[in-house]
Amino acid sequence: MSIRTRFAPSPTGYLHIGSLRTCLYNVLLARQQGGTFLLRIEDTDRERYVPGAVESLLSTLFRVGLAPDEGPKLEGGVVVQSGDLGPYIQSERLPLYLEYAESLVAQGSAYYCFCSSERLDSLRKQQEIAKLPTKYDRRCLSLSKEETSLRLSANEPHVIRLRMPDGETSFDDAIRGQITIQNAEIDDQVLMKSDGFPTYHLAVVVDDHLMKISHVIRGEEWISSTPKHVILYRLFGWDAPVFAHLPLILNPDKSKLSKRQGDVAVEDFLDKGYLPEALINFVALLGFNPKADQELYSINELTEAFDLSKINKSGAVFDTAKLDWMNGQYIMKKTPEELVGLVMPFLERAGKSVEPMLIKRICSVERPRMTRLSEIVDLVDGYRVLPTFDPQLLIWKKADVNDALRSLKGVRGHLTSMDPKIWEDVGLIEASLKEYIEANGLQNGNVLWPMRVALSGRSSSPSPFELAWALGLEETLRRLESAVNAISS
RNA sequence: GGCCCCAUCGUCUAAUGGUUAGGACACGAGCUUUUCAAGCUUGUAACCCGGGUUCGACUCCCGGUGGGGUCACCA
Repeated sequence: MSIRTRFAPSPTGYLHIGSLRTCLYNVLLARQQGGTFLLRIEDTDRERYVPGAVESLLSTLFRVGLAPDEGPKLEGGVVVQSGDLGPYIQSERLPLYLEYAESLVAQGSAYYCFCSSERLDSLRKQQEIAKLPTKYDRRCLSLSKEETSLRLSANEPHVIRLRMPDGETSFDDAIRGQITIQNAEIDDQVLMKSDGFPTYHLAVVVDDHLMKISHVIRGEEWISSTPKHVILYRLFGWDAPVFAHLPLILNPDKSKLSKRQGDVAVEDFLDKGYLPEALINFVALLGFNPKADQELYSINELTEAFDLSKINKSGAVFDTAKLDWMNGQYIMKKTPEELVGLVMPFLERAGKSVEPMLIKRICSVERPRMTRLSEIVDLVDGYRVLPTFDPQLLIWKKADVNDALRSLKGVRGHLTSMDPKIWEDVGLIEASLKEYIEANGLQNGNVLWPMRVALSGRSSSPSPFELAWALGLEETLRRLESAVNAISS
């Protein structure tokens, strides 16, 4: 039997970080087993319809490298669908759900219900006051066939409800083992809503079956709904897929990760300059760890190591400090050229146009201490315009004003006298300056500290050689000059 | 509240009856160094509690406690 997994989000306008992990695990399993990963859009709630949400979802999935093998994709900004088992957008499959719901009615496993939401609400309130379980009282179950068809033909608003069978229902979760629940605990679920749309419970079962899904990997919040789905599979006479319920991703206070307590949208993280591979790596390790002593995994390594049975059962707090570290690791692994490409969109968005050569040099010099790509926006400023700083900063801790002045002038003189060719390579600049220091019996710190401050205006920065290289001869001399002036006055 | 799930350093986790309970992030110290970052070395820090089972429990069982999820014509 071939493995088919699916990611089935509702289009909310952004991709939740938890959904990213769910999606990832589905992709990993499918790829590892040579199966198919498909995407299905669960847009059966018309009230939550968000224009453009599907497009945005597809583009995000593409950006993080999790585009589906089958289902909707973006072509030239337009949503198209590929695959033989479509459509893959539930709102385009409405007649299908009705048909299956009616077949359940025909076999006596479901029934029409005409109760208004007002009645349902007040029923619920009464039950709450009486401290009873809030369940539908099955009033419409006892309607006669005649009355039902009469009210149906009068176009009275109605839903189709599942008639929950007696007994108990179990399923074998790939992560948690067997889970059993008494059917009496479960309400008579609405299958078809009065607006003609199916509920999640009906749609997910019908579609997973029709789309030949072998593994349903989804969040833990679905555990309590799974028995409903298992019952539907049984009623339809279908084999249920393997279920795997992932532990929740948590806020620092251990509640389910939510918007209120920080960013949860993958798009937000991307916009802040997190790399897709870092996000994937990080999220993959929330609840799963293939080896004891490795933190950095490429998606291929993850694919190879993925194992449903190794997934944790308990929730994992989303710790951005570790994400930052990981992102820095991935940035360090980029070549300066790659980094330029990644950083450009951030500069464009900030409305900053910078000469390509300068960007490349900044990237190459600042890379070791960047944790997010967006930092480039502020970084660039310091190279274009010297930040204002206290001239006292120019004086090294083991030296005085005169030392600083001497050093600055000395460096300026030396650089002016050098073959401009050294500016092609940081190494040459460094070698040349160190030679100068050595030849004149000077101390590194005494020369290099004032130089750093003169070039960066900061007390911590890349090395003065890198600074000079990035700035270029002309700007370097200009900054040395202005430092000399600042300190002499 | 009913039902369901879960429980190792602050956080992410390893360990599948016998380890000085390991690694990573964060934090502290040191080395390196012209600063910062990186890197290397290193320190602080955990088995929720109580009963069993066993020669022996972080590991298995039961109970408690704690946390979470879910109880819609939302997914």
